Amino acid sequence: MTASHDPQLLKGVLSLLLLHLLAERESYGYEVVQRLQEAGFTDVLEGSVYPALTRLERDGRVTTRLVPSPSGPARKYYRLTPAGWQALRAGSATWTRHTATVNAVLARPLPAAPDEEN
Amino acid sequence: MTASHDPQLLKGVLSLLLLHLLAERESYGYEVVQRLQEAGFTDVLEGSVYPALTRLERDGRVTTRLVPSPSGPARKYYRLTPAGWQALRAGSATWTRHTATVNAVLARPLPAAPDEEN
DNA sequence: GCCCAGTACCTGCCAATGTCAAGTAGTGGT
DNA sequence: ACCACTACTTGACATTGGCAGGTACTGGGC
Repeated sequence: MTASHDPQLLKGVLSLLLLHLLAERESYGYEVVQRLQEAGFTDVLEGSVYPALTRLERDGRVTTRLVPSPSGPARKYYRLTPAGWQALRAGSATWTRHTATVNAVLARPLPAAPDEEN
Repeated sequence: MTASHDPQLLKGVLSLLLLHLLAERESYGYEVVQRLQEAGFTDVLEGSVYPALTRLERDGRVTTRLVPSPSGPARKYYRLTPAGWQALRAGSATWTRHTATVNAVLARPLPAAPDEEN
């Protein structure tokens, strides 16, 4: 069971995850994808990450610099701006509130399901 | 700062919430919207809920029946099918895994932010 | 010398789904 | 008559993730 993630659940969280990873340390797109996969987001692909990074840059949450690579094309390193740090804090808070609200609903008791002993 | 929910965070969770609410008891769209708002999803509007309910019906997770209302047009009551109960269980499990994975990343230590005492 | 694999980035088209706004209708009060 | 509340529906729109493909640089095998 690869515990495949519902793609929709990633929405809105991906940028938050990227902010956290880049807050841990400056990184480049290709590496960020690998770090996400190691973290358990096994099906996150480049086609989702690069546009998301571009959006973060467009919104002033990260800055970039190019660094030549010893094993391929130049790497574009992303680093948080102060606005990025703030967005990370705000996003984390929103995420915490949101999950708490959802969990509160999901924790409510249910009547017995119709006997479909799964 | 109405602490408004990032709209994107609702994606993929709304249908799960609807399944839970309808598992608690049969309900109709207008009432479901109110129940969601009471639960803390203050900015969930009819325009999001009705299409979501329609999708659930299309996917065979709920069935509907019309009941005349004493105070307006007929109400369309939604009730979970066995497939709906199963989707609720599966969705809850996916949600739990997903939040755990996200939280594991967000819990990782960060270096100090550049001194921008906000 | 050539091709291929790995590294690294970008982009376009598509699908899913929430938001906003508006419309249709039934009921009852003034 | 008009208006407010109940109740459902729909359409245009924006965001964002998935997928597929394309560009380009490095180094190794043949």
